[in-house]
Amino acid sequence: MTNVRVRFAPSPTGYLHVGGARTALFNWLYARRNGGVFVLRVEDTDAARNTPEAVAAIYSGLKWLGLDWDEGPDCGGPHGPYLQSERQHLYDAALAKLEAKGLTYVEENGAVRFRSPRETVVLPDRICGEVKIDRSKEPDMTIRRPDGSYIFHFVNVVDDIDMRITHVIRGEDHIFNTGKHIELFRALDAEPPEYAHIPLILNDDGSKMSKRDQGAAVGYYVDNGFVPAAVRNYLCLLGWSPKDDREVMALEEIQALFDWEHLNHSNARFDMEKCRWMNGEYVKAQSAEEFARDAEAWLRGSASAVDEEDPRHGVSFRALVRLLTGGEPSEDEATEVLRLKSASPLLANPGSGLLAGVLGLIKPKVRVVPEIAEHLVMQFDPRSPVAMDAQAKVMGQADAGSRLACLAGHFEAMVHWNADHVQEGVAGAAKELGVKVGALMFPLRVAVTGQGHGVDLVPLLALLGKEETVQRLRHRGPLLTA
RNA sequence: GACCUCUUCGUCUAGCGGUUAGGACAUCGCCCUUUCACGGCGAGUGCACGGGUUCGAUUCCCGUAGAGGUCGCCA
Repeated sequence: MTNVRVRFAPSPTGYLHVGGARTALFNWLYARRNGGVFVLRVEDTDAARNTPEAVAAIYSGLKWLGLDWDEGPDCGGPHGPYLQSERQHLYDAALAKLEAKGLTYVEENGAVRFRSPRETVVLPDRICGEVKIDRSKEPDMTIRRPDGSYIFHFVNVVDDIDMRITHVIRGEDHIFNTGKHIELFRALDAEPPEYAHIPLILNDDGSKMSKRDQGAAVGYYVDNGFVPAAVRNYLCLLGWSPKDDREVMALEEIQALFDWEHLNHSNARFDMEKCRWMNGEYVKAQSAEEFARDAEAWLRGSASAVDEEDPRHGVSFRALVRLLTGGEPSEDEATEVLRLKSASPLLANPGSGLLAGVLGLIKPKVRVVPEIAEHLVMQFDPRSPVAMDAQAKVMGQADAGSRLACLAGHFEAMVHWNADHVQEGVAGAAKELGVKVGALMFPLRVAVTGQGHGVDLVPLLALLGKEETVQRLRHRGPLLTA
């Protein structure tokens, strides 16, 4: 197979669908695997929907996923232009060729139709096998509208011929169109390319993924701070398999194995839980700096998206983000910032390294960046309420009140404050009380954070500082055991 | 409705005539642990159904059912 040339040919609808993204990914993988060329062609024949923003969404989505193209509207190439809206002359020429052969006729209103041979088209599909498409009873397809604009089937084929496309890898929803397309290839004296119709990606309930569904657009993953390589990796696993137990795979590994044999034949449901798990695997592999960069970007963007209904965007959260990132608070946030500062010695004088410290603590706990919001509010807003179940558990313990008071006393007596000193304080209290250190940890956690779960406790206390820790203990301890 | 494709745990998948049907996500349990996690170990749940072919079918063939797709002067 020499000179493999594949293409991704989206129409600009304003967003990049994950199904489309996976189609692009598979085309890209096939090209890269075979030393071929990956062409991006924008099918913007529908003038109403064709906006620069919609085209930009395609570029940014593909780039975010790490896909690059060798020929395309932005970078040009030997078979351009790559915007269908600029290729009218080529379509006119191709139409003239069909007209010359007597293969077209004009409707009363001016629409042009292609005279179908009305035969059964045999499609040798690399994935579906030999598919027979009976075209004998189908009406002639329209190839040009009365206003002179051309129909998808026609421009698609003319472009594939002109751009020397050798393999068409596209969604299975196109399989019937291929009958029409092969007719056109033949009418234009061109050899049809090889076809591979890949199964579709469905929602978790088996329905078709549409724009409205969460996660249907690549933008969703961008906005929610997903790691591009993780989403890409997960997408590869939908309809493709290395045929062994590998799942977390480098792109190079996937590329090296990418061939028809490894492609599935059945539709796959998108499992957001597993996608998030996959993202978590990539987060674990990230450096603290990489994670902090993604997290901070998300925090800044998220704090701008005011939505009081969503606790992630409530005013407390936004104020907290302003404090930590140094962003400019709005009026209501500024008030909240003052409240936070008066409630928290730590936040009253946040050090420059506080955000990095906070994110370092949270990183091991999250699979996807937005999960940091919950941790942020729960652990770093001293006013956050005590979780009922955690409180019940603490109250069930004997002497919880005096133990917490004892802990506070030992902490207060510390001259210096770091993780080792926190350990020392807890150990001292444990010794005095005659209990194991482990018996103190849970009540301590609940008293300080109000939660039964959260980030690693000792480093958290070290980060919070002595004053904040003691204040929370003194304040919340009695409430817990009253 | 017609036509096309598909059918292994809830989900993604391995399996290409003989396997205790493997892995992953999710769920549950245990262990590890100074807390929370991570991690480790383990459990449960699956070959859609009915016929063939065969010494033997998850695997091959034919039906049935189910799911998805397509039937545009959208792409």
